[in-house]
Amino acid sequence: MLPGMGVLRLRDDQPLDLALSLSCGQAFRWEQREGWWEGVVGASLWKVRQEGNRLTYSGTTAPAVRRYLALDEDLPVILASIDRDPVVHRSIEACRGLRILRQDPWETLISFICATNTNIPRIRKMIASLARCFGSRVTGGDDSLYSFPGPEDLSGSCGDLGTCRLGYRDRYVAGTATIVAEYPGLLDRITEIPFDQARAALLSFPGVGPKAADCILLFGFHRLEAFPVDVWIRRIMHEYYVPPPHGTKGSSEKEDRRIREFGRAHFGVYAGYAQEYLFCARELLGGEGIRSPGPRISGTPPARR
DNA sequence: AGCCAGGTCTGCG
DNA sequence: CGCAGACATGGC
Repeated sequence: MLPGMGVLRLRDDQPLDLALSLSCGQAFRWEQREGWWEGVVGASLWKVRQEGNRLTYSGTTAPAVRRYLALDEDLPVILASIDRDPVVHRSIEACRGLRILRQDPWETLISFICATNTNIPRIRKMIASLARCFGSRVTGGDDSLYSFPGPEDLSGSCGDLGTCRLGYRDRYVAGTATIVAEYPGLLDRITEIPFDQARAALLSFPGVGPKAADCILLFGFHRLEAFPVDVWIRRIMHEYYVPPPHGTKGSSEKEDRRIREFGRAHFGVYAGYAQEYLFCARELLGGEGIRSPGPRISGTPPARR
């Protein structure tokens, strides 16, 4: 065994799907390389791999892994709690072991500002670009790895976010970073206040709307009652839970609030887990109006002019 | 090529 | 309020 490497035994009654948890779109900095999942957490490079109920890691400690992966949380109890209809039931069967991570609030805040109106592959690139341009070199990896930059590193005056190709989101990132840099402890306070107040506080940041706020609450503050409504969840909910209003486009903020409140009422205090299982099973659930990626057409490369 | 993406903000009526 | 457009960029 290499130095700095540890092994952690998962309890048989506490399932984990490491790969799914790291790749489902709640975190953007994990990559699978040579059988290991590698990601920068805080100031160091973590490597993690799962073989059955055996978790091997380096660059961190067992308590830190347990905390990050929320292994202290009773997943079967949570899944039993949200298992209230056949649709979410299918999602649970497909994605069992998916856990909501405990990620850094600041990094999650910026990540989901970047996550608006784009796709997951590009979000990953934007976050990687921010780290490369403004982060610090990370211990334990090669010199291409960087920690996520702090608020001061991204605040307005330190500018030149333009090189990170964030599009119009760059001013939101800079604006939010400036506020957080100016009020140290602001995010810490958000962890302590009631859900609705925390949500309102997040909504006051530039670039954070209802959907981003709920993602940040769920993934960054581990507020499991948050129910983010994005384009996929809207489709799924309209398909299976709340019929879209007649005649309209069905994608207004009012409609999203309706869906969010339904989700919270229908799934209960762990609505966020239900949301994430539905999101991760979105292709499986694809029905009317849900465009699935579909099978790749192979063997007929497009004509090269 | 063109539609769409883990939406938000702004400026109207 | 509530709604329509704009918005930078790139994945597919």
